[in-house]
Amino acid sequence: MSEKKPFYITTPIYYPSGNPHIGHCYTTVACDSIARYKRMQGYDVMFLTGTDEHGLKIEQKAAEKGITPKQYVDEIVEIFKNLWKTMNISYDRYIRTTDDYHVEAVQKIFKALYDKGYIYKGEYTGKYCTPCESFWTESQLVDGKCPECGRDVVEAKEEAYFFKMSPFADRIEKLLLETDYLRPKTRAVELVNNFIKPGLEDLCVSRTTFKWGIPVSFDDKHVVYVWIDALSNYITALGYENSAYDDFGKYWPADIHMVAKDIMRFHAIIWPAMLMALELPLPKHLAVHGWITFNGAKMSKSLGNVVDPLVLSERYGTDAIRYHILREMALGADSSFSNEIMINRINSDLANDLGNLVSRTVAMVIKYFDGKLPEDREADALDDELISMASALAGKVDAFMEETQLSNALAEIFTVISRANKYIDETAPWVLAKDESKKARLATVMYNLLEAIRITTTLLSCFMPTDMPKVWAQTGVSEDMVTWENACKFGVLPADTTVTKGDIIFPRIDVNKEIEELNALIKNNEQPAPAEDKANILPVSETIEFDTFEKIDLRAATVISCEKVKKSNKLLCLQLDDGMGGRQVVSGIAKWYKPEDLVGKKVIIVANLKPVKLCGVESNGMVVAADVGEDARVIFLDSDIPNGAKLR
RNA sequence: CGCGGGAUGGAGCAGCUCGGUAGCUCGUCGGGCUCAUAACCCGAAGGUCGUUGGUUCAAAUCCAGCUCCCGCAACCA
Repeated sequence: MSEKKPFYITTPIYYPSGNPHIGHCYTTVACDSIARYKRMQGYDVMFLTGTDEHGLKIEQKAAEKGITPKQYVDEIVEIFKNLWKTMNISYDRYIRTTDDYHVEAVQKIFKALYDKGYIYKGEYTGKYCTPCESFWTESQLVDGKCPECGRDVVEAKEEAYFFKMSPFADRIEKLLLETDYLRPKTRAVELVNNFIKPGLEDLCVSRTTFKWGIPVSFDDKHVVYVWIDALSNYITALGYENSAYDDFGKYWPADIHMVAKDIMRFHAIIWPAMLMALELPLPKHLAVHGWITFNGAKMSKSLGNVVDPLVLSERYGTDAIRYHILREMALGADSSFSNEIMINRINSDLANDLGNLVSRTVAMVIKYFDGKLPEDREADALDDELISMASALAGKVDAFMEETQLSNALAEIFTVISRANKYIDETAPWVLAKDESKKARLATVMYNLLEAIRITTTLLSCFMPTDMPKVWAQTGVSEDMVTWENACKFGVLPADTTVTKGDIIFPRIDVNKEIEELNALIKNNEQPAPAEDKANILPVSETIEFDTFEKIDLRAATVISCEKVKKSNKLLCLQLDDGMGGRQVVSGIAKWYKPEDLVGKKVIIVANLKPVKLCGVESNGMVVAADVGEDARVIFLDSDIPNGAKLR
């Protein structure tokens, strides 16, 4: 039995700078379903998930709360693990990048790459803000100054380690364009055009500007930066370069890395490059899925539309949520989440079709046969289609699962469930029941229904592991019947099988009532937001002399006209009457303001800023705005202030 | 002219590779059934398949231009 074929699937390791949301939930549930499916097929599955716990952001978040980074991540990791427990996630291993064995292995990997000559010590040149101890690229600077604190930056060189990517460019291009590594493949061209064709730049893989990370073993000024630390989790968790586990030979290369599209690039380019440098086999597939959007908009805390999977699961049941997100999200595409879509989906598929099918079948077996089928049978041509569809189902599902198309696999299963409901209508058991001589025929119909339910729920149990056993308890399916082999064939239940009345498995949801309640919940969630902002108020910058302030020339100006800067989705180009002949200013506020919102308004401008070109458009000064969380709000002046008036 | 994807009945999608009665889910309307969770089954309405032109006996499908969306890259002075 030790001949079982290995199957290795991973989620990304999540960054615990905040609580998990439904996006994390989707990736993990999708991997869990595949893992369960492969286990059912007899594979020896390793399903890995975890958390990526280092980095500046964690260090800062912890400092804000006045605790150590480790304490901070410990808390959030508990929340992640709790969610996975609620969602019934069957991960085999959970890696934390703060685990000793991972730290040790990353140091060895870094050293190995260094020894091979793929990592070299170089200089990172950029603008440096001394008080913030941060490097910024030219483009990150605001007004030529530090974007964090607004103070002057200096041209600085910082020693750093770099990873040579260019030797692998050709092989990566081939991997993306000529193999089925990337799923869906539609994004391959985009990656190649944007990153490989312009020339792969060497990657900065160490930092000296923060401490919360894995020290470079041979140069302890440096901390390993995210790439090597995080990506290598997929191999260190198997025991690569460490003694905590001994599974590398067995499970590597991975069968599937599943990621959301925002981190596709790292897994499509950097990770293969690292593996090539280490001379390790490449993973077989990178499955990229889209984002779950809320009523069409990207989820964000500031929009107050973050959907808490725990709340949903509590209200509707873990499996209903799992089903909804898996069914709704097609590989690669974004999927729009709304309470209404979710509730309708649950009602129509789970309550009306599946739940009701189980319920009516069980009720009839009890009503007509006291719960136990007699063994006599009488087949009819009416049975053929249902039986052939149910028998062929596993094969069809398998084809989709092989392509990581979970939503199609689910759709396929539900065509059989739907066919079974139709079968009841065609055979009209309630008519058969009135005729004593039709008992054998009636028993056959019931048996066929129970078999169709057994096959569909066996396959569904990979996606809905919590509720399917409840169906089996009612329909006389014992746990040992729930195997892949049995899912492939019709006629597994004993002829005299017994059913048991049970609770309704997927109750119908009252759409209007629930939507009202959910909307109320979301409103409540918006309340704490301002309080949170208070905690995020930036510290007051360094004290300056009055004459330093005097150097900043603030003026009032009226917006004459305004248009979007072409080829940019963040920039607006404003024509201003500044009382001095007018000027053009470009401002990065297109996300929050439409051009027509601004025309005629009086704003504050920084009048003596050095002109620059943004996206090829000249900007003479800047519009003063306030940061509100992630958003920006322009400061408007009363209209009686003349244009050109100097402010102080 | 940075790169890529898309536009199909009220909504969300499939079909396009290899041209030939436009299909699915939800919703709406009508009917049927009564075993069941106001559920299930059948039927109907509703689309000149973004726009213009081309190739063809024939175009949602192939080609070109245009418009609008979305993503990636760039961009928040």
